[in-house]
Amino acid sequence: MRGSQKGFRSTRDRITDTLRAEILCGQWSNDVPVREHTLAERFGVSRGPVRDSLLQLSQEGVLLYQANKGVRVNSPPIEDQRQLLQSMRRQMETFCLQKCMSHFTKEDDENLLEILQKLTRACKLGNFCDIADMDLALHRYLVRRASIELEAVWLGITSRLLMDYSRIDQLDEIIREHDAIVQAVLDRDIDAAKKALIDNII
Amino acid sequence: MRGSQKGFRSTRDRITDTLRAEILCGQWSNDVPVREHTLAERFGVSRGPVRDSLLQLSQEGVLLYQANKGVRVNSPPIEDQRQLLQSMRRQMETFCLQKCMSHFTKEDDENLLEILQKLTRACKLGNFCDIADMDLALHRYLVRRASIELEAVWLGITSRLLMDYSRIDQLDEIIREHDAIVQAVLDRDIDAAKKALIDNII
DNA sequence: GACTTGTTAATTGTTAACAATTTTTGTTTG
DNA sequence: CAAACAAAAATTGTTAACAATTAACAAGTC
Repeated sequence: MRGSQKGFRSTRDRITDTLRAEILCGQWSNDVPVREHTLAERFGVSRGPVRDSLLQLSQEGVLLYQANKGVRVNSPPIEDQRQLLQSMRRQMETFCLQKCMSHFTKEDDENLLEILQKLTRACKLGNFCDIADMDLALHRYLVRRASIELEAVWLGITSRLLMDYSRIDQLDEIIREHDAIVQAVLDRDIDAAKKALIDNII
Repeated sequence: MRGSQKGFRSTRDRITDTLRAEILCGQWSNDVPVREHTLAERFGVSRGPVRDSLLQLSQEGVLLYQANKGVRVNSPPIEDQRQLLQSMRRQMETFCLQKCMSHFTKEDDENLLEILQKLTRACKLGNFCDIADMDLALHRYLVRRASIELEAVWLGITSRLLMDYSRIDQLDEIIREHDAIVQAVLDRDIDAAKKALIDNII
């Protein structure tokens, strides 16, 4: 019923994406434990699908799972590991950019522009949750378009990195950088797109 | 009951590790679908924990999940993506090697030697499943010892790469290469260890 | 005979109840 | 009063039944 509509994600994915967005924008405290029952009530489902989501987010690095004790919000990676993950993220995204831009269609351009608009709007409104969500969505679109195989790997790396989204105060910079990325993609200028991407992932 | 003994992994992790080892050594066909009920019977549990394992292995890239259709054994990554993943794996393992070798203890040396011995024995017996399993276990030990945070990311990358374990016929080479790694680690010779590691990840 | 349609079986998705574990609370004791 | 122990509550882990979906098959239609 719920997931039968064309194009709709499964219950699990819906819950997972919602929770990830909320956690990455710092809406959840590290100290408050996450309760399965509470979330099940909130999403109007039983504990089963919620459990699936929590396990998935644990594997992704957003939550930290402890046997028989449930999950809590994970901490951001420490400096040296952050640098490693950052380097890997750059490697993946430049690879995906090169790969997807060759078969990018008009529809892709429109989708990308729509995400950029939402991101810009969120920045101007100071809506941190939407900013984090749309930032992730924009990069994710490029990765997914290049290879759904790599998406899970990329998401695990990037989610961990975004656990401290420290640049969330420099809103105009976020707009400018993502604008440069999208503009270069629309122009099919690979070199410029790569440069803009790397400048964004610092 | 089952998971209460000290040091024992949870039901889910036990099933996950068993299935991963079997799949990576090519014991499962790509065409035969994986049925939850069958596995539940085999492991003597209900479908719940089995489902958890299958979802986890899907996120890891070993299985391929399709909504309402179950999971199948995934295909190895195609060439360009394989190269990217390979590069990332090298990056991670050299990082972890550097990080863990500084605080490596005598016990670590012994554990590593034990894994190497099992690997060598498996090679001499031509036991492909144990070879793949111990190969993974050796590298995993180094990663885990450096950072349990990074373990999940590394496992997702490496499992995907090992989906085609094509070198499984060059048994003496496997022994030699891993012997070189362990020897260098025991000597605390970081440069030699890094070199041996990179030579092994081709 | 090829194609569609309806029916049945098999499989996954979800739920609620139960079991095991952990945390909290209350009580006793030194 | 603090520490230790015991009981209770809350929480996670597991199971089995049920619902929804998909696949397989047979019958009917052109």
